[in-house]
Amino acid sequence: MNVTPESRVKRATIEDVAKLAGVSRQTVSRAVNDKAEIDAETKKRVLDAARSLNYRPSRFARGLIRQDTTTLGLIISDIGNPFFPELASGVLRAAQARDWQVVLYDTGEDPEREVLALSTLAAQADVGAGFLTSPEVFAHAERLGVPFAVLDPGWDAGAAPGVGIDVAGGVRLAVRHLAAAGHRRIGMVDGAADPRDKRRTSFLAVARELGLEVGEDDVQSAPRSVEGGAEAIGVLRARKPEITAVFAYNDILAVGAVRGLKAAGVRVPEDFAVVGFDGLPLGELVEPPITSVYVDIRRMGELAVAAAAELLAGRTPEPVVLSPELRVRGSA
Amino acid sequence: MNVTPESRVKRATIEDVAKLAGVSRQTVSRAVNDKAEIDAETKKRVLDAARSLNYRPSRFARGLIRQDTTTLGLIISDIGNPFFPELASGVLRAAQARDWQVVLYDTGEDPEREVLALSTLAAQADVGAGFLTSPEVFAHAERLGVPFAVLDPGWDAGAAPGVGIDVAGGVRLAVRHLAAAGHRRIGMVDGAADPRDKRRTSFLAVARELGLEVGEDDVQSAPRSVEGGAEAIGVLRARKPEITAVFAYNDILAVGAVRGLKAAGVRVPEDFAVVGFDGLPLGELVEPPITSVYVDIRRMGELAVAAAAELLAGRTPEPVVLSPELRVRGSA
DNA sequence: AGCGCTCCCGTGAGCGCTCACGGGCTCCGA
DNA sequence: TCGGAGCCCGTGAGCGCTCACGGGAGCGCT
Repeated sequence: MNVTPESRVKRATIEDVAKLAGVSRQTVSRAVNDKAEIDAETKKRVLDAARSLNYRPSRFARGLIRQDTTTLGLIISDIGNPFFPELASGVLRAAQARDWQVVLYDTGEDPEREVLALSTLAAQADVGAGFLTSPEVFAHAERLGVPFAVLDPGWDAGAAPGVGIDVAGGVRLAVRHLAAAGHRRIGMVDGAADPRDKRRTSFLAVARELGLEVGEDDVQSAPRSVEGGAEAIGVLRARKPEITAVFAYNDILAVGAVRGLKAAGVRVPEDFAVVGFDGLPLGELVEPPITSVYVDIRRMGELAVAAAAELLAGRTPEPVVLSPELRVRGSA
Repeated sequence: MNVTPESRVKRATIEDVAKLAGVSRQTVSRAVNDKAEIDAETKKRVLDAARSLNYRPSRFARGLIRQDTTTLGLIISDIGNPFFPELASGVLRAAQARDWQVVLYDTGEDPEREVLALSTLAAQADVGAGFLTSPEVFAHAERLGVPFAVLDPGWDAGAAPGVGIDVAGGVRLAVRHLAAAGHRRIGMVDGAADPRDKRRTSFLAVARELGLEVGEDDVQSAPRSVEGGAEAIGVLRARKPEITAVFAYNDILAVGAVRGLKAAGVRVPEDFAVVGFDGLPLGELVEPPITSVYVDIRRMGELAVAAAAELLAGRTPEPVVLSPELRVRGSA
């Protein structure tokens, strides 16, 4: 599997240490795990032998016996997007509290890499959690037999365990806010790969529900980056000059949109309003600060670990859906 | 160790599957790892049995035999600081290329938690890399016998393997830039816990080298957060009104300093200049964009993995020191 | 018929460690 | 003198899996 098969110095075993110290395996074990029933002097001799051989007990052999260490595999889309460190922060905290290990997989939103990550995760971790682009990928997790807690699926998770976000509710807050400010033509800067994505479909549904005129061409897709957002807002305004506000898929795109607008000489929020999604701390640092649909992402991470723990215990975790709230800052 | 001892459903073994399918262990193994020498029908029957028992091979038993999977333990200080996701990004990429696993430890700059992380890392990973606050903590790693690549130690790493940053060179770029712009009284917003920290000591040394008047009270310590930076700049200016520019320990603090200045009605860079360190993408998004000492952090992550690979092979990695460059943006 | 081949499948051993034992030694009190 | 209690240490077994074998069944060939 290793692309570059590298030499790997073979490690000393407990037997090697025992031989060098002139004792039995068991005595070495006693010394290393400092248990009782060992003479202080013997212990010292064993420890010295261990050091000189650079001995470290094999985690595999040890794990085989005491099945205590738990490893959680966390799948994220892009660690470059501040959303995910925020999430990881919550996961890490909860994992540490339970004395769990966390192994990280970054898939770059690529379904193939998601499947790959899922496969190695299934082999290396006890349980998984994270973001999967489509129900098909999740099905693969089930096929592998790994317990997996799905996070904020843009798609309809159905009975899949995990923690969700009330996306429709959040989008409603955003669009209502824009409509209340008098905007009648509202567009969207979309960042989803899958057209079935909830943020997109919710936006369309909510806008129509509010009696706004909106169609597919009021939505402009973009890569989830600041540059993507800036470019998308340009394209969208060129196509639909009547638009006076946008709802962005996330805060990164919102920041990009604001930048694009400012660069084009458009004043925000006076001439054009922007609302983001996620409520990242980053949004407060830019000028103007981004009005956004806030979600407690850290808590989402903690809840993910809790759900994973339930799965591990063979239980079905209670479905959790986080309710977003609108944080009105400066951009709308 | 587990704070909350939770029930954990015990997993089916290869024996269970063999019994249910009416075959031997070996045949199950052949089916699961899809190897040759097995009848298609038998394979299907075994796989069905495996599925019905929810069988997944134990990574411990498997790892005991084929010693191929490598796990890297990555120790970072605070995933909430954008610097670390940036680094993790590089590590993850390099690790993925080698088919390594990455387990993540966040220590919050707490020496005790660093030692703790080091201990579990020693037990759970093959090799480590990351940030350690002091040489004393690194000594603990050596005592444990874990190969460890130290990243950008603020302290003098001496012969410790890893990848460093030419901090003094970077600081020189920053202070020279400020001095060239006419600033004669330059302060520092420090974020280091340890007073021996290189960024701090280099600042003092470089400033004096350039003939600037500078003392300990021109340095204001602060927690490494935006708020910390904002507060520190206030304290510093109250104490030393003659200061017209600051060098910040990192970009987060620089952003905070700029915010603090703007809130106080001070114009940046017209009335007061700020230079950061790290050159994070975040710095470009704020107003004005942060002039900063840029370091290729992603590359640092990749080099860390390379160093770890060398250590794993029993070799001594060549010392690497990254050379920063000044990125002049708007704040100075 | 007998040989050799292919196709399947099973058996022992062992990876490195810990757990449950068992056993020798010294010392002390009856 | 001897039993019983520590104290220290070693010996088998086994965790769950894979690797190197070995072997039976079925086939075609001479």
